[in-house]
Amino acid sequence: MLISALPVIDQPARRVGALLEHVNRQLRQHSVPALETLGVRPRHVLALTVLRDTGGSSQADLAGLLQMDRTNLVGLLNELETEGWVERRRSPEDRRRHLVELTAAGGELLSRIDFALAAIEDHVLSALDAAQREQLYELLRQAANLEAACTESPDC
Amino acid sequence: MLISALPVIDQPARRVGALLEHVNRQLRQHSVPALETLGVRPRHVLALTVLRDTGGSSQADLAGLLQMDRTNLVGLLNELETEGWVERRRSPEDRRRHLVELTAAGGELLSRIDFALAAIEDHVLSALDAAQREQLYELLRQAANLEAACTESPDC
DNA sequence: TATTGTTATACTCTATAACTATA
DNA sequence: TATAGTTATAGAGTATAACAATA
Repeated sequence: MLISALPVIDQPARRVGALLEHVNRQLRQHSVPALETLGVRPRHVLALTVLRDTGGSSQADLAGLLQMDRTNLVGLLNELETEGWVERRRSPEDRRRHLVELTAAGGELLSRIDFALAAIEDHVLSALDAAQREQLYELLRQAANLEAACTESPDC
Repeated sequence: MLISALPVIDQPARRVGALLEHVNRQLRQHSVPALETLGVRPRHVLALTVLRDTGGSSQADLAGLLQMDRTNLVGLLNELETEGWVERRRSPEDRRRHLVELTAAGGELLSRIDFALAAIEDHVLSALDAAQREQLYELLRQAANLEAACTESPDC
């Protein structure tokens, strides 16, 4: 299986990295000001979304899902907790752990965020029709591979 | 055309923003160490690539294409110029402008970068087959809309 | 001894204001 | 007056080391 790992010289694979970065940046530039009016930054949105999808998580697990350092998550959660959007409480089973959960107010905020971001995506991705956007979503979801943790090799 | 701009409540559009961020971050985490062995960071790669594709550009135009502030481009170009990968020279027509061009050494470096990044994409996007990757590339290219500048409204 | 949350700290990336030289 | 390049600087995001509490 060595050959499949070698790039084909005649027809080089077209890298998606630069494009991914470009579209992501464009989306961010439009989203940040809109999110600012709601009192949040992109990182907050990701954290709230994961907490809704998982129904609550420890800080270490949450940091893993967000792909961010657990030390930086502390301040982020402080901000969310101050605003009353999340709650921290000690785990009864393991008193080292903080169980973080979305509050009702946090859920309502997230709905407003979803609404605002959907409108922005509609604008930024206007070059794609509905079917293409659905296709893009499916490809990215499959590529992200969120369910299956990379267990094959240690450096994954 | 107002209706098409409204989100459908019953079947909410599935946002690609979070997925885009996730895959982009995963790609970055693998790329940065590989690029470090070649002496560059992601920003350098984007700049070198644009300079190759455009055949040279002024700093202001380059900043626009890279979607970065022109003030931050100065230091980036200083690094690239010190290593001999790009050249700056005054424009004869407009002596305010610096024409930036890729050198032969810069082109060779970019080839090595392309090779390394292709291998990394091959690994990170292993959940997608060749046809799907091609599809993803085309969708992102269309979404990026690099050729057509957004001229409809002033806030684009 | 290892893990969870925490603090302090440094380093990178990004954004803003002000300067110069040219137009 | 406006634009291109530059500098200085402040803010946000990120990564590392060390500590207390708990397992």
